[in-house]
Amino acid sequence: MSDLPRHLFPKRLRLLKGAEFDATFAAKLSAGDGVLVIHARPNGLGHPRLGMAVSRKVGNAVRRNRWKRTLREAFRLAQHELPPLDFVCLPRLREEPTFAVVDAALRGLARRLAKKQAKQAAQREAAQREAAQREAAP
RNA sequence: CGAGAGGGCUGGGCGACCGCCGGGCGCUGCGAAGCGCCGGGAGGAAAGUCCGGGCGGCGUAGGACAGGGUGGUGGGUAACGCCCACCAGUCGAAAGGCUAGGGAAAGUGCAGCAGAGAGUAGACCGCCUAAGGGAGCGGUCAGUGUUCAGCUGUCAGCGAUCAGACGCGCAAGCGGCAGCUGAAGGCUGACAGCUGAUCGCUGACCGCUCCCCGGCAAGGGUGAAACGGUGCGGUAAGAGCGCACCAGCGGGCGGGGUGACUCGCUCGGCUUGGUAAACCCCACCCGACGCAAGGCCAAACAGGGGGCAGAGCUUGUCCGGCUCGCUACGACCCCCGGGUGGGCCGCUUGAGGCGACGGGCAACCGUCGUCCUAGAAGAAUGGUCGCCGCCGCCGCCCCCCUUCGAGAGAAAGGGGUCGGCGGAGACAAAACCCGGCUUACAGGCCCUCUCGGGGC
RNA sequence: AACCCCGUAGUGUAAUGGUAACACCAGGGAUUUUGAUUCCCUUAUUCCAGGUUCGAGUCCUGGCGGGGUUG
Repeated sequence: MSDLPRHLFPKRLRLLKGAEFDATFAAKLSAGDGVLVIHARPNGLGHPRLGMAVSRKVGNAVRRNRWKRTLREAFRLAQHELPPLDFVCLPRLREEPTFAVVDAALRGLARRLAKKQAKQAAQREAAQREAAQREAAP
């Protein structure tokens, strides 16, 4: 019982600085569906982190807060099943979010991002190996 | 019961588990931090940022101008463009609502179209013809002329009569009128005069019609708006032209009110339009900047170029005041480049909430008691559920009332309890803090008042 | 936080307080054998709600929406 993972959500699971957001966007790793767009970036910390960017186009302050809380709650409960990436989530819908929809979207997109990231890493590794060989050849 | 008016309150509740923010205590740890327990954690508008303040520092905060704001009176307030009471105007049958509600006889400006005329205006239709001028018609009078009639006179002519001369006869008388003369009368004609009529002309007067020049502003018509209303007098027609009353304006006196204002009396010239959310004038108010204010600590870096003896201090201009600098490695300003973009304080006890008593019509104020009630910073209140509450429908049972019935009971309606199903749950979230305003808002509750209908 | 600007036909712009104008586009019609050109016609809740005024796109107040500036 005591070894069951707990679903705490302290500050270290959050993206808090502008630089961290910029880096995530710059990683060019993203996926989206009708609900969310998620940008991601491997962080090497062994756990995922969450960042959010909720535009004023989504709605007024109440609706924007609701989106952020729903996203945080979905992330908190799913944190142990997510790959160790930094996520920046952007809502796409203008309606009030429901937990079930957001939770499904987050998990689905995270799975796709994990695959994509592995592929990207493999390609980069292959390119590096090729370059190393080319350098070693002459 | 229906229709309406004014005002106040509320903005789902309880619980479980998993989380979030910050506070206190405890434990682990060198520390960073972590964990546990306890209690706290969005609004009436937190919103828009439209006003007003507090607070903060400012090389002192002074003046004039500019600029901005406000605008009935009195009060409330830290202050206000807010609130209360009152006044005035206006809308409503009423309860009540609304009003940027100072000044238009300080000046300037504006008013399309229509209309005659749009501001010390104007004359289209219309009314008048008194004064002046002209034309026409009619009447009267005077003068004059034409024509006609009558009368009178003169002249001429005509014929009859008579007489004379003449002839006969003694005479009385007779004859005879061819010619001559005369007479009165007649007729005809001409002329003159008078009278009357007629038709003209001229003049005067009177009346009527028209025109010119004028007079008028009552009526029609235009307009959003046309220089008071009614009546009598007055006049050529009219008109504040005069008078009476009314409305309005201004002055004076008196009563009431702190005052805006109001009531009464009296006098005056008889009337002075609208617009200042047009410029403007008057009165009053405003130092500008804002918690990224402002202060402390820590970390990092790299300077270069230009302007200039001045530069800055409180936006604009001027004066005054102050500070720094004044032959410069230089104050200050501008441009390019570099670094950091961390922490703490400010930061929540306040024009504070609640209750009682007292003052005040009220807004509000005073005294006493009591309470502490969010402080985030990629920015905290969420998630999953359970129960209750709200609304609608259906079912069971019970009660009330009306009708029918002798009664049992039946039918329609209303209410309650229980159960089931379904539905609604708004607007909108602190960012230094208050007082207001404005705007958004599902549902629910309460109080007061007005009008209408019915019953007792 | 402190401010500034804008909102007019589908689009881009005009309009001393007095009939909402111009260009392009679109639609319809005429001309032409057809097409192009040309000509004519049609198209407005002046962002919304109040107010001032005889009269408001214009002036005032309050909202809504969009854009921008400084730190």
